[in-house]
Amino acid sequence: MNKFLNEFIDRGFFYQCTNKEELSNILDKKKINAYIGFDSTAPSLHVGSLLQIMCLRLLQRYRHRPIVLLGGGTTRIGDPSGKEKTRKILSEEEIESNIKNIKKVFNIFLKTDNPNLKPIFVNNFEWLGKLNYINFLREVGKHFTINKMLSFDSIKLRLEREQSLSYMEFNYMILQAYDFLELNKKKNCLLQIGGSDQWGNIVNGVELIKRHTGKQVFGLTTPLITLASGTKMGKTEEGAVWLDPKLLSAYDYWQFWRNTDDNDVIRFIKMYTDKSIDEIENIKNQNINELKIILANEATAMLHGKTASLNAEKTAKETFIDGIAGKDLPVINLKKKQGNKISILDLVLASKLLKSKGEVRRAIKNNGIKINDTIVLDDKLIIDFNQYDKNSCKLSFGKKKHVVIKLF
RNA sequence: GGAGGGGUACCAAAGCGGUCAAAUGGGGCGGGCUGUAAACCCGUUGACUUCGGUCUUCGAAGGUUCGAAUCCUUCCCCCUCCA
Repeated sequence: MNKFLNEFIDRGFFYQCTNKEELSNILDKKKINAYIGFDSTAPSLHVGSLLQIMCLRLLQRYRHRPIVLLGGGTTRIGDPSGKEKTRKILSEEEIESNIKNIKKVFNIFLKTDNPNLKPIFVNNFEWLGKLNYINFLREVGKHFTINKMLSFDSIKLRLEREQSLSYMEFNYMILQAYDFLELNKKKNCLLQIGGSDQWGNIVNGVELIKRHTGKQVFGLTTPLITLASGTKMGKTEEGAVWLDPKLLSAYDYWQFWRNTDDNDVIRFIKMYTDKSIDEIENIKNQNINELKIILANEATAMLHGKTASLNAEKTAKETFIDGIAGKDLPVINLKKKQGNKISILDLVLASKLLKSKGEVRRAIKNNGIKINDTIVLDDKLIIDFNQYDKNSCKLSFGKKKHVVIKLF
């Protein structure tokens, strides 16, 4: 088995492959170009896409070249895979701005000095935007039978539930198959990787290329990552775990990893850090909390940088072990006038820890609000300068959410 | 096109004239236990409140009534069966 594929499997990235033996042979013989397409419906990717990014990173480490397709064309259509409803269609400006922002993430994860390994960014709007409908039907459409298309899960499920599926969405898989064909022709791309929900779309591409050009290309999918608790990766109480410092701070990102379920830790270290499989074997019996910190440090350093990761760790230690306010905690600035003689209700609201006075009252009733680590018992409490030390105080909701209030 | 069934809070699902801001379960949040874990136990889960209440909510819009999630009318959407 090819070394890259081997590690791909060992790290838990592998789910399905169109022709594993042959792919392994090719990867042994030469360096290839491989692509993954990413949705551009949001201004940033979240950890749900991180596995795919790690695939490209691994690929690059084995000196294959990653192609990142940011679907300006297909995002305009919307993939029906795994979706119950037609998703809302974004404006062109939104999509372009999303693409621009998402690129930054790849430039972090796939950074390299070797010009031959730099990620190739492509936007499928380049070719999809120019398609001639008649030519497209004649050249590409003829290779697809409706019979078969109807049998794909993405389509079948929608129809079975009698949920409407527009003709536009119905065409999605053809467009994605066509993307692969274009990338094969233009960039000599031999492999498409994607989540397991992309299997149908990927296989279509492989077959289209076979029929159209006679060439053999490959598809490889990754498993859907669920947490030990059964929920989908990427969402927390607070919403998506974004891969963008503007949307989620390094500290919060660190905390996300630090709070990993015991049963997921080793699996995630394999998937989301650069530690070698051997190294992981050696450390895997360490104290579970140490491992969580390793995971958090590695993952955070990879995205936010070493310094940010160390700061996050330090703040976490100060906050959870020493019980003081670490400097990476979110800071809320209040005017002196505003922060003095403010009711606890308003103060918590100003901190954005909770959204309504009713919630704050309930939290207080449940001993969930602390000011400088002292439980607030009375929801009529008025905060004045005495509560501040050097014009700042720590406000907490629950054990994990802390904010520093600063007066100026 | 015809005949039935249904749309209730984040989700599932009860309620079918007042005692309904709406049972119950799941999820979420908080507390306890712990290890910033899991499991378990407890509390909480529309907004505002001077804690007396007030306001908005049961597919949409109207209507009946002192009073509607509950009854009537129209409309929209979904499901099952027949054509």
